Amino acid sequence: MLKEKYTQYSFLLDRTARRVKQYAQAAFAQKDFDITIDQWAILKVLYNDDPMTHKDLAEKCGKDQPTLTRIIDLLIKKELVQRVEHPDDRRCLQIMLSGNGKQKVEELTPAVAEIRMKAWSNLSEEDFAHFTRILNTIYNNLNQPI
Amino acid sequence: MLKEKYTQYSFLLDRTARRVKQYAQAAFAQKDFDITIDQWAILKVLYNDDPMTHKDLAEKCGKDQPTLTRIIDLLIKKELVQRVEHPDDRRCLQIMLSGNGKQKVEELTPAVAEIRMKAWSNLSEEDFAHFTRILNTIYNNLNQPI
DNA sequence: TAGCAATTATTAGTGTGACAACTAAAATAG
DNA sequence: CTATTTTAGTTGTCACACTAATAATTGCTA
Repeated sequence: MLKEKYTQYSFLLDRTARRVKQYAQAAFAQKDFDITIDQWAILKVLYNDDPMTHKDLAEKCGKDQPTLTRIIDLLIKKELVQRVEHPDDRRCLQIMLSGNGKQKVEELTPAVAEIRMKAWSNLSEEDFAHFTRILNTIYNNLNQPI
Repeated sequence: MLKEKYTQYSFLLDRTARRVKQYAQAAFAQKDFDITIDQWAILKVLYNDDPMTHKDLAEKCGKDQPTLTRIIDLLIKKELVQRVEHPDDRRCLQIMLSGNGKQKVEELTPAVAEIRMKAWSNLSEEDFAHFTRILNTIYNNLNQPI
């Protein structure tokens, strides 16, 4: 491979990831969802698998633990989730959706899907398959110590 | 297209972009480059096209202006770039590399290329072409007001 | 030419990301 | 059963992203 050519991907990747996030965030703001993209991602995971410990939730969401702690703090302020003690291990805290939280996920899910789909105009099923495969390969290539 | 399936890409995209950045940052730290990935990106652009105004530099780097202002502040502290006044427009400030900055770019370029290549193990030239095309398509799809 | 609009850069505020250091509790070794 | 190590979570610090608001300057227009 010619090196120079291949060092540009990181710019495109970063730029596109930010654009996707920013587009969705702007749509959330316009529709008064009163929640950020990252907060949404966490609610969505909890909706499917609830309760979960901080550690498991962080792993599932692909965030580190300090970041997760802070996002959960914000979600608690908004009364969308609760922290409850783990029955067997007093180090652990489990997170679960509140009634409000469940309702929020159910209300917003269709609109979020609509927003997310916008990215895939002019692209095919095959493109989607390529894209996810390549992203996962890159992730795994770098998912080791230097 | 089936919507549910296609709403997952944003998670993978975000996760991979963060991993790429974090991998490169860890490599920078290990080699004592004393600079962040985003700071590097700006130095690299300036090396090819120097001087540039804040506005043009922000656009070229895909960053917004407040972010750029702060990164430039940090680069000035490290004495890698300088701000100079625009000859014709006193609103504008132009940024140019210092001697140190130029030297830094020349020293680090090969090592950075090496680090960036790691992501492409197990992938082909064709994958690269797909990947950049799809990223650009997504970017353009979302590069309009909601 | 005086007044208003557009442009360039900065500052403030909030949210997120990475890393290091810390506390508390549990697991394990001796 | 005590002492050490490991694990779960939090806090602190710095860097970056996005929005809104602001200051300074320029350009336009009446």
